[in-house]
Amino acid sequence: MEFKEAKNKFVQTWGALGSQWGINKTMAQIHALLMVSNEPVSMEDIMEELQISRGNASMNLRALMDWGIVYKEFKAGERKEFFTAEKDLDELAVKISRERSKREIKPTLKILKEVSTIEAKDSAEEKHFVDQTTKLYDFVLKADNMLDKMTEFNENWLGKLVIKMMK
Amino acid sequence: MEFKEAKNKFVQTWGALGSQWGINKTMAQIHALLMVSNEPVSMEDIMEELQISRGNASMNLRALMDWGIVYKEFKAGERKEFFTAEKDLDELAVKISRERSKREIKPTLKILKEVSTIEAKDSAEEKHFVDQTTKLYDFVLKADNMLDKMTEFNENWLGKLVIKMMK
DNA sequence: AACAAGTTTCAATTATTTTTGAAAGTTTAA
DNA sequence: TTAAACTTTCAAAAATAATTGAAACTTGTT
Repeated sequence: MEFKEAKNKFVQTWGALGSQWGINKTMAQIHALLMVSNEPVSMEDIMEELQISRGNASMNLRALMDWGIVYKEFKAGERKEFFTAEKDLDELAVKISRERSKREIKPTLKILKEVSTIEAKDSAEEKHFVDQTTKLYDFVLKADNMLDKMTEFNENWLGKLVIKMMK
Repeated sequence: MEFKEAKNKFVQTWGALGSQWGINKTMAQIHALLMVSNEPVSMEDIMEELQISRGNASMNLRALMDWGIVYKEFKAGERKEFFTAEKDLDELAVKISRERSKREIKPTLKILKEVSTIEAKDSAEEKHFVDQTTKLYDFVLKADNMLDKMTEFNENWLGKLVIKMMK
């Protein structure tokens, strides 16, 4: 397999994976492209490589920057904007976790707390509901805290974690 | 908030969360409904509660069973089929992890291996590509193995993990 | 074997999400 | 201040995904 083919395959695969995780295909593809580029890439180049419109490129780059995993760069003497991706994978994972926690887990916890604290009458049905949602609240809270802990490990948290787990 | 309202809120929230994770809304809602039901639920009841068609209910129940997180039950004397969800959350998390690993991570690893082992010529561009995809391969492999480890902890792995991480 | 009770399948429809492209907006430089 | 170079926005169009519903299928009963 030659370079161009490999690069394309990688971008496609990463894009497909994105869709399965609620991230749109183009956004994931742009990210993939930037991750494997050794130098900043312009919007023109992204449009060209992925065959997408200017509007599409612009919106998805914005989204990636909102997630904090893609940065704008300015090159001396150039008017154009260039983009680079966060390439450190520990850092990338931490940022993605933080963002998903904020956007999805925290709001869910709020609802879980609400629904798990209703006044359960004495029907078995209501008791089971309160019991199950309470357990779910505890579980999700614990999982979320664990993600937070990752940040504290800073460098190479995944490696350290694997070692701890094996002990 | 009264029971019916709380239940509905929970089902809606869980459904919305599902969409963000590449699971379709109805599938997540059915799962939510079954999780908080203290006894097996028939297809009729699911259709009624979620206001969905028979075909939709049937297909999504099938998908949930393929994931191994919903079971068919038979009640003595009844011709109809009933359904229950896996209610143990540790078990649920393990099953979901296993399934996603099989469906998404393993195929991705295969591609990453392929593209990261191309013959990199001496251009900085190609070298960076090989370097980055190799790191990605290692990272994803490590993360996947970690998920596997969860199973070994069996009971209450999340709790044990949190304790280990705090040490 | 014919029927009844229930379930599955899938082509057509409907709903949702993504993409486009052109107009409006910004920024820099002369 | 004007113009050129570039970016953003957003309504409309296109693409994708989910849902319906009725026919086909299964299974148990008489």
